[in-house]
Amino acid sequence: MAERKVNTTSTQVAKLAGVSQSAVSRAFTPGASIAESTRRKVFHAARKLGYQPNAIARSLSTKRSKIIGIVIANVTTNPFYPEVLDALSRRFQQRGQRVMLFVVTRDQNLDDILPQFLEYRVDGILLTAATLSSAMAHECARLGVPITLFNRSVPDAHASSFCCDNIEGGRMAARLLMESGHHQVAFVAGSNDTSTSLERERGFREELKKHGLEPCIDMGEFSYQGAFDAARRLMKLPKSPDAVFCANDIMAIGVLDALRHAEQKKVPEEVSVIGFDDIPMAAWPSYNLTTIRQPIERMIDSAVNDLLDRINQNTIAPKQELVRGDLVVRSSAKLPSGLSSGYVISTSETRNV
Amino acid sequence: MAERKVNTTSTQVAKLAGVSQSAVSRAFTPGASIAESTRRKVFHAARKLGYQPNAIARSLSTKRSKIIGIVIANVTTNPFYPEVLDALSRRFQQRGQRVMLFVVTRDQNLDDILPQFLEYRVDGILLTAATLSSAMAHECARLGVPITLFNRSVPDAHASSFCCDNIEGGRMAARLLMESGHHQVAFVAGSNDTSTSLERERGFREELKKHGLEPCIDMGEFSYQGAFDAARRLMKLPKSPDAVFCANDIMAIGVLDALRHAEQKKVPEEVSVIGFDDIPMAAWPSYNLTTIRQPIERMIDSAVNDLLDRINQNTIAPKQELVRGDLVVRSSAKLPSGLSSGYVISTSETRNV
DNA sequence: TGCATGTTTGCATAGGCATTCATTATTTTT
DNA sequence: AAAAATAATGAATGCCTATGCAAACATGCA
Repeated sequence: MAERKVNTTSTQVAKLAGVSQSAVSRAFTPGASIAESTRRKVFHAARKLGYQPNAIARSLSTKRSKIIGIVIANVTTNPFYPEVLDALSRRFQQRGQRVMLFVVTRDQNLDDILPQFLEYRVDGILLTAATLSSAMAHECARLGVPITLFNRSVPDAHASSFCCDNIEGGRMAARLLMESGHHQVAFVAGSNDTSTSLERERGFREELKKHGLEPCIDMGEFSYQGAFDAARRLMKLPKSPDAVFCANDIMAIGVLDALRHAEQKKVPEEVSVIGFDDIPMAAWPSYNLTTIRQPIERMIDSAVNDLLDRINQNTIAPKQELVRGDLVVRSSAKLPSGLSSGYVISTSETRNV
Repeated sequence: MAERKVNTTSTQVAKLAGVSQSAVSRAFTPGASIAESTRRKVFHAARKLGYQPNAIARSLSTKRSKIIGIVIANVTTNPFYPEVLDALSRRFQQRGQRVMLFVVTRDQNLDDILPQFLEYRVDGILLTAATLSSAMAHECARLGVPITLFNRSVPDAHASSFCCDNIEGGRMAARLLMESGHHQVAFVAGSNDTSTSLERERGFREELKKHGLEPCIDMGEFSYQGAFDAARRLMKLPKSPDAVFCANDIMAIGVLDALRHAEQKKVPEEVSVIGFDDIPMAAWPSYNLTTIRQPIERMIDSAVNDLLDRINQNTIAPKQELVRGDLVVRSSAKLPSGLSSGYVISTSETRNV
């Protein structure tokens, strides 16, 4: 084991500056009671010695690590999540928090991960596309570490949750398809243990029912390839669908490719396709995907604010928030009369549940 | 500011178990000198109190944080980097290291970021798609914090670097295009301050020169849209190219889309397109991109091993390693006779420079 | 039984910073 | 100019764990 070189300490800076160690500490603490002149002396000495305050020692002393634990899944399979990670990282950075990251698979159990966060005394935990066991939720609550879920509904009153209004999203997709006169519709699900997929399906179903229709369902495993295969199965059905709604964009793209390249179907003339998320790729000319946009920035803002608020004031109760998505009309689904591609039907609003 | 609830400490566990605090510490330290019977007593008491060792205090005491700082850029614009992040995160996790993450933009200056890592006394730093000022490299060397660059060549003897052999990759692309009889070739660059783009261009140029050709160059800014626009400009040239090599896959895909959807060109019949990276999308039926594969897993393995080795033994000198890529032949580029789609020309090997 | 090894154990301290408390310097008030 | 209030300072202590050291204990062997 190599010896780590010794870093300059506040005491050494103090000696050089001719002040006490306390003064050095105060010089680096915004709002501390210290004369401007001594602060300058301290900074001067600090610079000379290449002093970096030791955040580890500070954390031990203040009992705040200024670290947020983030768990993220699907980062390689769904371009939506890199967007989320990017936005999260920036927000926390802006707010003076560091990020400790775990990349997991969708089905990975977090009960081994979260304790590692707890060992490092993270100030809060944000879970993306990952679910929380209620035992862990309790444990974190007991230790006073707030948890916020992003894009998963909450299993427990101990955590906050920020989601897109998936049910309404499903309804919007169904409405569009009904208005443009489809008769045989399908839903490509992600997986049956994921609230996003289940809720989108539910809203979709509900709305179709009003028109006396029932979707046929296939499973796309939240992946391009899974959806590609699902589309091929769907087209082999006796009554093959004239519209497919997918639980997310990456699957919608898989379906589109399957329809065009493996099934020789014209989209949207023969089959309409709708996705969910509005990832950047959805706007690419090859796809031009009609989809439900999740307002990432707004959702992230809310989630980050909530988590930081609860860190700073532990009396704040966790909350569940639903954010409405927007229907982004492009050209992968037949247009109802009166609607043109490029139109965004914005119903964005936020509501508490 | 909310009071953080007090966690159980080793002293409390000690009291309950009827041993000293040292014993508790030893019980949680693999390889420490402690009787199995007392270890059991300790674990029992620890479990009863819900004790989590405090990694912050441990870090302060051992002067090792077990944290690796990772900086990653392009995470939303290039699917290659989510793959890299995923692989990195898993590797470090396996090796018992946590990851502190910063997501940055390509041009963001790291001189504000790295000091934050240093404050937290990270054990090592890994930079992906980001460049390092030589001042910072020195600072880290002074403090004994090893740095490893991934996919950027090293500006300084103080850091290690792990790259794909970009020059050879460029040559491979050129060779393929020459063998299949192209006469007017173009290169879509990423940016002129990035070693990857410059080196790929250089190898491409070198090999073309042997055939008396010179590529015309345009700039795609490492993005889908940038490359889309570049392709349109290229096709407007008096001598429009019959082959385009792109500095990465996401740009190749942008070029493909531009050619097919905006320029009505057949690919590969009228124009061949070659990318670099072999991101998952490259294999999608819509694109079927011929490309140079970067062997991510192998590169990451080497990079992680190197960094951890240098952390554990600070006498090890930083090294620069080049890993050969493989030419993955699909159908976005005309095939030379004797070669069929699906073929992978593997020249993979690693060499030190 | 007695001595030499080897193993366990606890005490005491270090690690770097923040913070309380008591003290001193400075400013404001009258 | 004195009194009162405020600001700035340093000494001492706490945060929690790891570890060097010496003492206590256990084991093997003669």
